Amino acid sequence: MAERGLTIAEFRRRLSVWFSSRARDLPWRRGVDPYQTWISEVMLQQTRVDQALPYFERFVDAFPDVRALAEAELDEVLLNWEGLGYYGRARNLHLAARQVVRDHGGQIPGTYDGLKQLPGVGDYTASAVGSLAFGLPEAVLDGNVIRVLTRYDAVPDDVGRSPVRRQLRRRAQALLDPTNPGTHNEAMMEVGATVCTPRNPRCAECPIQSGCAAHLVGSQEQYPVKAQKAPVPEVQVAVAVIEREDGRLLVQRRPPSGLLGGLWEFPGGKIEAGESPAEACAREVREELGVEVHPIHEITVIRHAYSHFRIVMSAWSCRLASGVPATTNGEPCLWVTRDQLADFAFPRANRRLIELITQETD
DNA sequence: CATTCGTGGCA
DNA sequence: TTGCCAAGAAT
Repeated sequence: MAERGLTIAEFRRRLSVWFSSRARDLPWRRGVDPYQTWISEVMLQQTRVDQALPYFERFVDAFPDVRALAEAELDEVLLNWEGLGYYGRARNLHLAARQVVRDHGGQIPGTYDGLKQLPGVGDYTASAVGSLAFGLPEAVLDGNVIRVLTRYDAVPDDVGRSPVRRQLRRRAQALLDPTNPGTHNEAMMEVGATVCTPRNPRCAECPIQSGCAAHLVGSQEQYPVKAQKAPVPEVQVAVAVIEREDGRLLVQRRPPSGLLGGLWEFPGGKIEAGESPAEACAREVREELGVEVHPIHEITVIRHAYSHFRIVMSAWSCRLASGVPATTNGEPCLWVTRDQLADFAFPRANRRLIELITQETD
């Protein structure tokens, strides 16, 4: 492809000069620790820097190296991940850490293929960790780079399509500065995150503006082209806050995979058609724990959006009528004090409910 | 190739 | 209030 505006050498140079003065001071950039690079890249999957920042500090403090992470309990890892979302990332980090200790003597693999074999490490993360921590000449292709390149080349095709992704990856690889792949990759993502933003891009501050095909005709906000997503359905949910005579509350652990896998929660579930929230509450507790409860009063209603659906959660204060709760799915359930609720990883919607019931006298 | 998997910020 | 979307991976 013949280059417009900027030669590849000029592209690399302008990007490099810009990044040398505009790079944000981020904690995982202060040293070159493959472990920290790995943790940060996993945290940054589908997650903004501002949101990941406090989690990174806390996580590497709690688990300073691969061995510490490998020796930790999953519950402890999830507790440190609580609120960050996509909890499969935390489960995979934990699995991968044990794999690294068992199969690689505690050393993070320094090759693209070695990295990709770790659970939770895909094309992007293998390229990112490989280039940043080990200097491998692998171009990253994340949402930032896709946005920068589709604007730079005015790519009219749907970036969700595999052939388009492959072409973009080749383009990124051709532009990659082989003398400093890690810094080049970071610079590309930094441009996307701070200048070439989805809305209101700061083209006047862009180091590669003079080569940008979209900016030439003012169409930068039309890229990247994406197929529109289906609207998210809304689900009505009822949960039971069951309080025992001694004040302890009943919580259970979710199955180890799937939505919010491994997190703890108050029992409950979907409200079926024609069913009241209180009825659903009692039925779910009966099905999940084999006991009868009396819903006393509705504590609150919490609306919450997940990635592909949203819920309206009706929370009910309940009394145990009879029986000893035991889960029917083999996962543990526990009577815990209100203070102990801080020691278990809960989904966001549950945590908001906990904030309510622990600050009031109920 | 399409779907599943969180959360918070922003217009 | 709603929709969009952000340093993707697994299935």
